[in-house]
Amino acid sequence: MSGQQFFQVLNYDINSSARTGIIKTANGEIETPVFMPVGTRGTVKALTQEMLEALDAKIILGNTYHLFLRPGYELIAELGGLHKFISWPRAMLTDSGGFQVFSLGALRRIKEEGVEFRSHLDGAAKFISPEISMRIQAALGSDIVMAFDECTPYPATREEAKKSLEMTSRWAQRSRTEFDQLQDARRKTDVLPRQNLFGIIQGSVYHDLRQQSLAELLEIGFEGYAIGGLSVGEEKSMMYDTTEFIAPLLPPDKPRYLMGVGTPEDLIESVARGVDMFDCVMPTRNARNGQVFTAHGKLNVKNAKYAKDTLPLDEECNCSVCQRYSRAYVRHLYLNDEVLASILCSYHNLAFYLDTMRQIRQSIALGDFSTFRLNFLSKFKGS
RNA sequence: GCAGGGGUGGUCGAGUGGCUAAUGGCACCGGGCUGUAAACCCGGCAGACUAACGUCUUACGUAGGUUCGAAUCCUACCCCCUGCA
Repeated sequence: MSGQQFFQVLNYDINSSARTGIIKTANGEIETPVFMPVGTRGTVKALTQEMLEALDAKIILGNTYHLFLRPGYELIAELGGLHKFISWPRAMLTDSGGFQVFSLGALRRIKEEGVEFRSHLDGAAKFISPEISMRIQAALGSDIVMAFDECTPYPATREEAKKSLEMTSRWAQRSRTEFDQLQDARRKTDVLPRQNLFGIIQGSVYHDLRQQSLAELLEIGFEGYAIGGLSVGEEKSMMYDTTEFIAPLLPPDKPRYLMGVGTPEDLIESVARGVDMFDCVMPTRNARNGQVFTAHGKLNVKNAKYAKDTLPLDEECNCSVCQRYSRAYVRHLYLNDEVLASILCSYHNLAFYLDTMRQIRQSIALGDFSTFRLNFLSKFKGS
């Protein structure tokens, strides 16, 4: 283990559980709270790595399941790992495939040993276990590795949620064991940088089950802790409630990651509840579908009312897209299925998300996060 | 000029006596998207009235006709395409 701390808290907010911090990885430092753009298949859809650097993204995601199917982790390892393969010199986090256990529904079968998937690409049978997920993620060489979990569907009865969380705990232990062995092997090479393993808390919306899940993960010990199984269809109030309950119970000296969240409001509300890290497909997926985020709320740039609108996507945004292009032009691009439409909106939406996170960090550091929170939300919703 | 074929809603194109305000595609309009099976999915799309079930009006080149009933059958006319002169 290298001498420097993986994570360090820098500032605490007085009025909430919000805090700023810094994560140090072999591929750069990450200021938290952070939003991590999702690049499932080794690309943040519609954007180049140059654009992500221009946006000042410090860490992006990749997905074990997708890269396992194509191009295969042996190939990526042979080409020098995921960073080198996609030419991304900054940090990367890889999801374990646990979300696909949830999202692929009928295409998978869950067993204690692991999960049998039928590839959504060609129907071929594939198997992922905690051990296999760890091996794949070691081959990919991501800076943050996620334990293999079962993202519990919603709704789940107490019994279902308990059974699911307990399997996730057993899988977490197996992930830890396999991960540690792989790290020993990496250390001997003296070339491959150290990776970090995060455990994932499940337990659906049941407080005591969340607590049980956390306790079992703490017993194992991880470099960071993620809250999984939220934003999967439950009421927003339940998501906030669950986060509010469990986040403050996580170790204060480890990063807290709320998986798959969320809307701009979700980010702020969850930061206030103590979360340090987020990822979500929303800014990029919605961008490709014509929805952009602005300081005054969501806007569907495909709407007819923007046909002659010469304003930028967001009047208050300083991103290079908003400095140059009009809503009318972007709308025209969408109506003609031009790829540039997706590029411009994806760029802007990530600029909006990353800028919002910068403002969050700054306001926490300056001690006026509560004011920022109120102002942002009233403006964002008041449109 | 003769012989065939054809004219359907923004568009392309089904339908060939009642179940047709008219399948479907596209276009257009709107909504949704939260660890990406997603540049995707859902809904609307003649007009008027109604909170709504719904009611009424106008519609399948034009004008007539047959029929209880026509986009569908008949007659005339207009226009388009193909072949032959």
